[in-house]
Amino acid sequence: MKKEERQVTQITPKSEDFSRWYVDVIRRTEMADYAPMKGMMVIRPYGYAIWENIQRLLDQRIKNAGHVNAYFPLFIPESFLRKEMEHLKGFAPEVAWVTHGGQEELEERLAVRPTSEAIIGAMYAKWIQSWRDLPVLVNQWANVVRWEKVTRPFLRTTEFLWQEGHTAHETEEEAKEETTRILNLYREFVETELAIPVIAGRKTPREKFAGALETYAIEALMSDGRALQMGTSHHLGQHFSRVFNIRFEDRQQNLQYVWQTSWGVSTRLIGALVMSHGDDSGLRLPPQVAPIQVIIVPISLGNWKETVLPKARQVQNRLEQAGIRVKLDSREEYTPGWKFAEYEMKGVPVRLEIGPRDIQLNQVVLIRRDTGKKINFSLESLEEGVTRVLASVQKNLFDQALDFQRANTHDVTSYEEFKRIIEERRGFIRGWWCGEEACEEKIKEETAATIRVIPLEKIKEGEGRCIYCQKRASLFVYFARAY
RNA sequence: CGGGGAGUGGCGCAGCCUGGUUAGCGCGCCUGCCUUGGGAGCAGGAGGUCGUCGGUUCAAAUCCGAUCUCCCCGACCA
Repeated sequence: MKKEERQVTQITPKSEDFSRWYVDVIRRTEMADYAPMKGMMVIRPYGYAIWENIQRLLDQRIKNAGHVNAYFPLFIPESFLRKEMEHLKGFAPEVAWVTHGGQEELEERLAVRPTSEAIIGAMYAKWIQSWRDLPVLVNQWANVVRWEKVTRPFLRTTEFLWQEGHTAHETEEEAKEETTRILNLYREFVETELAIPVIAGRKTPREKFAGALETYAIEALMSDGRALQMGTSHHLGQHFSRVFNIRFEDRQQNLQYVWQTSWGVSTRLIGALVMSHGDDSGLRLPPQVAPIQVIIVPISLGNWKETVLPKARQVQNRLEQAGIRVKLDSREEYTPGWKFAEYEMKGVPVRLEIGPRDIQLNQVVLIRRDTGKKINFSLESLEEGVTRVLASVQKNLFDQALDFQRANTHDVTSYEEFKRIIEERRGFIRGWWCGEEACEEKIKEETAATIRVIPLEKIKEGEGRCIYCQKRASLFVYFARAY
């Protein structure tokens, strides 16, 4: 039975092989496909529609926070990247270079942007002269290229889509505030719209962005127990303003370097949606970002085209009027059962079935993707009812993911315990850390786990003993094996 | 980049070890009939220079070499 089912869905069960399950889901649902070049993928319409929803919702939040969008060039002169050495060192191994224009060799190679701090810094130097020009709060939606050695659809591809915010401020305080403001914006966005609970915190120096003073991140736990970085927010200090000479005259007529931040989230979020919420039947999309929120499947019996179909169209219209993304699948060449399975795989949050029986009873049958629960639903209160269920699915997906995260977060005091849990259960492991990079490094070597974040919220007061070296430690941190 | 595995119609695979008629199977696809409340059934049909390039051979999906791509495990990253 199980074998048959697999043959039908053609999705490897999650428990059998998580990686295959992940790729199967992405390909069967037509979110993405491999391109013929190494590490590259095509985001297909269904996947891109999710991205468009993410873009729309996040863009609104970014704008509400006072930012404006702009677009900077894809190419960055090598000399620009070389200005900030730490930045260059961090990205050099994965930069793609343009060396020729047509047949002509270029005098200076151009980097295909791995990120845009350098080119944006160069431009800000021209635009900023006075404290009155500050703050500069700019965001761009773009593609970037990083020549990664190991790739995975959505999680790590050679080219990916993202937004990158780049701000410049008068004071360090202000820049710091911006960094945490964006971190919170990201957290709220991911938890609200993607229904994925995250841990917000600071990165250790080892894990921080190349060129940043401090990096903050939100981390989520995927359903296989591995962590995924969902977004980052960097306090850049004056590293870039000093090398790009971004100066302004302050209120006391002193020449000062600006304080900067940068921050981004990428199409990786789509991978996170799959891995956080998906099950053996495929995707389970949060209604907020689902391309189709409600699928209507007419039950094709007898003279259904005269009876059922018009009713289904009415339902469709009413839901559209109510601002719900609804689709009616009236194709004759597929049976209702086939459609049920298909839209379950695609993660559509709510399915409405309408058949002759329902018309008699002035109802529809509503099935939730998150629970599989079936309810008969009066047509009287269709819009309010569906809206309520969509909200409930959104909340339930978050609650389920939060339960999972909590059930898979373990506090440890000894390294033995740490190793045992990372082997047997994975998940987040919390423990004291002395702050020494050596301990962090050793733990990584021996267990493949890294410090994901030093959480913003104090979890434990006082001090403890570093789980590795047993020295006094004041940092209570999150470890995990990460993607 | 190191170690391992794989590439055969759209998808999943068999065949390869031991070279030899016309390269099979399931799903999908097309046509017709019939069906339709959880991936229907029957009949007929289309579709493959076996990842690519080269070599060995009378003969290569099969043996050898190179190369590209994917997957898994490690070192680097959103």
